[in-house]
Amino acid sequence: MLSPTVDEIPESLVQRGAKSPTPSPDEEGVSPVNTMDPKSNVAHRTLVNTQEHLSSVVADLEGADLVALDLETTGLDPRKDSIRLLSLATNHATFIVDCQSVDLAGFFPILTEATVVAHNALFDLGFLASLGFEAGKVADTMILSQLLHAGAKVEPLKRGQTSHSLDSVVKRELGLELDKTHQSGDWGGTLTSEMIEYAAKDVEVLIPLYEILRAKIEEAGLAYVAELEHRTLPAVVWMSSAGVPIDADGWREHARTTEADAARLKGGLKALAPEHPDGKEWNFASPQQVRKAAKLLGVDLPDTKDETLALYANEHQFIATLRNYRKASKLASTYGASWLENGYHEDGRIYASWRQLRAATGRMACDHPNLQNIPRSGPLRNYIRAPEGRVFVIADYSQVELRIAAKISGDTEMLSAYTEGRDLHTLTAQNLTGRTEVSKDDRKLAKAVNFGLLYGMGAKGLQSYALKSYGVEMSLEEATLYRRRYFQSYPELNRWHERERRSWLYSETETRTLTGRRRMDVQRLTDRLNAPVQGTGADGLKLALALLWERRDECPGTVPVLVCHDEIVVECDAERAAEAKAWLEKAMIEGMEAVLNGADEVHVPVEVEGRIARSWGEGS
DNA sequence: AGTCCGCGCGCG
DNA sequence: AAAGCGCGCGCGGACT
Repeated sequence: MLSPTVDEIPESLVQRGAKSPTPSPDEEGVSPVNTMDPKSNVAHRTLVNTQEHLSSVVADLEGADLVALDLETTGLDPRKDSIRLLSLATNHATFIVDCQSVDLAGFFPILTEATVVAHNALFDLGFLASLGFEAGKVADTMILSQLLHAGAKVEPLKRGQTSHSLDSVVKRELGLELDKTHQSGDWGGTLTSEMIEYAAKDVEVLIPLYEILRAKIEEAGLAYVAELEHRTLPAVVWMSSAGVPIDADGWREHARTTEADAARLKGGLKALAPEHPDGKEWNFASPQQVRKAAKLLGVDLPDTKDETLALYANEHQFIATLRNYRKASKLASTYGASWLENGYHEDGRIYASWRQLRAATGRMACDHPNLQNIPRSGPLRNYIRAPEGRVFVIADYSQVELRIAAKISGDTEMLSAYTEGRDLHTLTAQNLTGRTEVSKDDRKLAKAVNFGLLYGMGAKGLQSYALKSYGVEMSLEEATLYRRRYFQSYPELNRWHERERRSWLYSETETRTLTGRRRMDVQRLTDRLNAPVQGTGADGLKLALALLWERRDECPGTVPVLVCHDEIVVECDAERAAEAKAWLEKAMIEGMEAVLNGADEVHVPVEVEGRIARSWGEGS
C-alpha cells in the first residue's frame, strides 16, 4: 500500500473527522514532491539550518495551541548521543530543524507556551532536558493509546513492532501505514531527502493522531486519568534524567563474593548429587535436570520452586543444599557485575529506563536495569548511595492497597480502623484468633491473610502463600477457617467480592480505578478484584510525582531518583533533608488522598513514613 | 546463530 | 466450590 502524501493527512482528517483517508488509485507511482528545499516557496514545509531562520520560526509558532514534536537522534542515550533533527508541526506548517547547524537554547521558551504533542515524549524530552529544556504542557499519543487500550489484546504485530509504537498506533487509530524504515537509520551523517521526508511524515501525523485519541479518550471517560498521566510525565523525565547514584565499586565487590559463594555451593551440590546417567555434568540451574537428579535420590519433586523444595529438604541433603545454591546463584546471576552494565554511566549514576505506563493496571515499570526489584535483605540496597554532601529522603505509603480496598468496598470495619488510626494487620490478627493480645507471629499471619485474601486467594493458595512469604505454616483446614473468619470480620469486603463475582459471571470485562483508569479484557475474577486497587495506588503515586514536579521550586536541588510502587526516593543536599522530607511527605499524602477521597464524604486517611538516609538500604 | 517459551525468583 | 495481582530478568531447552 502506498502511503498518502503527508500534506494530505491533516486536511483530510480535519475535514472528515474520524474517517481514515485512503489514497486514491491515481496516486500510485507519483513520487513525493521535495518541498524541503530551503529556497522553496511551498509554505507548509521548511528545512531550517541557520540560526536566523530558527529565530524566524518562533514567530511562526506564536499562538499555536498544539505543536507536534519529534526528534531524530544518533542513538538512544541522551548522555552519549545527540539530536540530529528537531521536527515541529502545527496544523499549518512543518519545520525540520537541522540541529547540527543551530543552537536550540533560545528556542525553548516558545515551546513552553504551547502543548507539545509527541509520541513517547519521555524519549524526546529526555534529550531536550539534557539541553536545559523544561517542558510545559505535554500530550503524549503513546500514553493516550496505552490508556485507551490498557489490557486489551492487540492485533498481531510485525517483527520489531510494539503494540504502541507510532506506526502501530497510526495504523490502529487512523488506518494509515507509516513507513518506519529510517527509524534506526544513521542520523549522524548526510541527510537524504528521503530521511527528511520520513521525519516530516512522522511529526505531521501527530496532531491528527492526537485529535482522534483525545476524542476517544473523552468518549471513554478517560480524560481525567489522561490529564493525570500528562502531569506526571515531566516528573518522570526529571527522574529519568537525574539517574540514581551508585557505589559501583562496592556493588562489584559484593558481586565477587556472591559469585564465590555460588561456586562453593555448586561444589557441595556436585558431591551430593547422584551419578549422571550419561556421565555428563549436572546443570543445577535446570529444573528438568534437578527433578531427574532428585528422582535418582528417591525424591519425586512435582516442581522445583523453593516452596516445594522446603517440603522435601529433610529427605535429602541435596535438596537442602540446592536451596542455598539457588539463593546464591540468584544473587550472582541477576545482581552480579553484569547488572551494572545496563544504565551505568561514568559519572557514578545509573540511568535506568523508566516506563511511566507499563502494567495493565497503570503501574510504572523500570528496566536496564530494573531498580524496582533489588533485594531488600543483604547489602545491595546500601550501594544505592547518595554522593558526598547529599542524602536520600525515602518515603513509603503505609498499607495503601488495604486502604484503597477499604474505600472501594466501603467496609465499615476496615474504614473505622483507619480513621481511628489503628493498624489493620493487628485488627485482622485479633479477628482471626479471637484474642485481644496479638503476638508477632499472629500479626505475620494476619499480613499474609490480608494481602492474599483481598484478591480472591483460595484456602490452598493461602496455605502456600503464608509459608512462602511469611514462613507461617498452616493446615488446609486452618486456612479454610481463616478464610471464613476473614470474610466474617469484613462483611462489606465480602459483599464487594460477591458483586465482582456477579459481574464476572455476567462476563463483564472492564474494570476502573477511582480515577476512571480502565483495564480492558479482564477475564479472571482475581483480576477484577486486583486491578482497581493496584491501579488506584498507581494513580495516587503518579499524582504525588506530578505534585513534586509542579512544586520543584519549593525545594531546590531536590530530585526524585527512584519510584517503587508505594515508595518514592528523592535526593537532596544534606542540609535540606528535613525540608525535603516534609515536602515529599506532603505531596505523597495529597496525591493519594486526592484520588482516594475526591469530593467524597467518606474520608480515608493516608499515612506516609519518611526517613533520611545516606543509602536506600539504611534504616529499613 | 537467533528466537521464543516456561520456569523460577527478586520486588511491590 | 474454586481462583492472589503486577512487573523484569536469567537460564535452559526447544525451535527455526
